Amino acid sequence: MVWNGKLEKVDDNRWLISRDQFPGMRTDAVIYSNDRLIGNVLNDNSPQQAANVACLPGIVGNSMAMPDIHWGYGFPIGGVAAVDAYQGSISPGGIGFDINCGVRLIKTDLTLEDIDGKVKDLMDELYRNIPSGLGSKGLTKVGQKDLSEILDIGSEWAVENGYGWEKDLEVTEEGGHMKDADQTGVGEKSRKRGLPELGSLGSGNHFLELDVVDDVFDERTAKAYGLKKGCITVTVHCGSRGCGHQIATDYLQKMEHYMKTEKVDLPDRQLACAPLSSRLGEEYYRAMCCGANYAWANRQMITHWTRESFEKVLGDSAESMGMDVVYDVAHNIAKMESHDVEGHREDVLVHRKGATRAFAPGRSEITMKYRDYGQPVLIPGDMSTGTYVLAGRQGAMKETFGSTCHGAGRQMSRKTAIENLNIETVRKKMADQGIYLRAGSDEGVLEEAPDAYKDVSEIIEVVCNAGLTAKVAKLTPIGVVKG
DNA sequence: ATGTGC
Repeated sequence: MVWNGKLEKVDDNRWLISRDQFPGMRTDAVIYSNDRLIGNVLNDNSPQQAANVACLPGIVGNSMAMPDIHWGYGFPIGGVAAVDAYQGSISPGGIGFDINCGVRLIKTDLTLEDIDGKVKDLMDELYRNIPSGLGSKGLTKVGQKDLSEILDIGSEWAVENGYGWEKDLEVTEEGGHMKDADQTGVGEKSRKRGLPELGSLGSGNHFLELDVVDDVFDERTAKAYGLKKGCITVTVHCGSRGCGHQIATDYLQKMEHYMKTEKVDLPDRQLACAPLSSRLGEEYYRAMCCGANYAWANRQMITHWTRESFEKVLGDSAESMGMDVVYDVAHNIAKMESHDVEGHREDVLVHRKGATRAFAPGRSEITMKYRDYGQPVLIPGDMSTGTYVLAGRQGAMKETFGSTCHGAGRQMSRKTAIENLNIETVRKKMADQGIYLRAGSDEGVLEEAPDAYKDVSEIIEVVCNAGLTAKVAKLTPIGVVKG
């Protein structure tokens, strides 16, 4: 479906859907995009979803969408919406099915020369040690008691149990532990699905990527983040697996029912929400925090196995190879934060669905060693183009509740990609670019083919030109593990 | 995204 409403161009990076266009809009919707990308946006009618979000009870500031916007459940993917922490509503559709889907970057002090002739071994070892694919199960079995701790304290459980280093926690958003977690609202089914899957990558757009730091745009910040031109890095993209998916499913159902009984009038039932002050709203928020904690424990375990894989293939210790975590970001989550709204400080819940926190220098949430440089922001592109490292900027604090984009953004549906793209062509493109690909299925590769995505560089230009973030480094892939 | 389904 194509958007046929009114979209006003504000400037080279911003487009506006005015609140007077649809009844029920409480505020304007702003889409960050440029002349080239906006054509894609109009194709899937996702502007309508950005307009619908402006109807959310208690919304503060604009409904916003990042340049990687595309059609999602209720909210667009790439959507940002803040609601009043006391009067506002929380919506599972504004967070996404994969609660705390996110990206982690691990650096090394190794260069291409150090792994010469061993890239294939390294990728094969990573593929063996980190289960991936649909329905993949973790190699370590954890019990109900462990799961309870994981839902409560996230990454801290992983580090306490030997998966990684204490200092990994400082460079994970929230320290890898959402303090508001309460698992009384996490259903039996979520626990049952989560138990065997812990420590696995999953499928879809989830991946593990071996990269080389190819470009450094900001030497000073790159140095603070531990990144040097020519160094090898590992990027991990995954989430909360069936555990978070089930939490989202359970509460969407409960909230759809709530909307009917309370007669809440919204333009799309997929916008189902509940007041933060209601029992249901609070229960979902606290259960969502548990899903987020699960995802952080998951990425922390994968970090541990990544280090072990390097140790085995290269015969050196992870410490001496300098395998520190650079940062870990969540891009499907809602967070309680305080922001300046029309000149005064306000407590808000910021929904980021396919959007990344991008706090500017100085914010207390940023770990001390990065505070003067801005929060690291990790933006993966498609499997052939690699990952950008950005830093949060003041524009994000002023306009987007400290948020930016999360990736390249699809330009083709999964179905369209499978039907129209050719597996041999995709594999050849990867090989020609010198990228070793280990994937579980041809269908998975087709769904995630480079042509199914927008050009991530173009997305990055928009968020940087708009002043939300600044470029720090570009990582180019040499190996990819796909689910 | 997902034991791809009310």
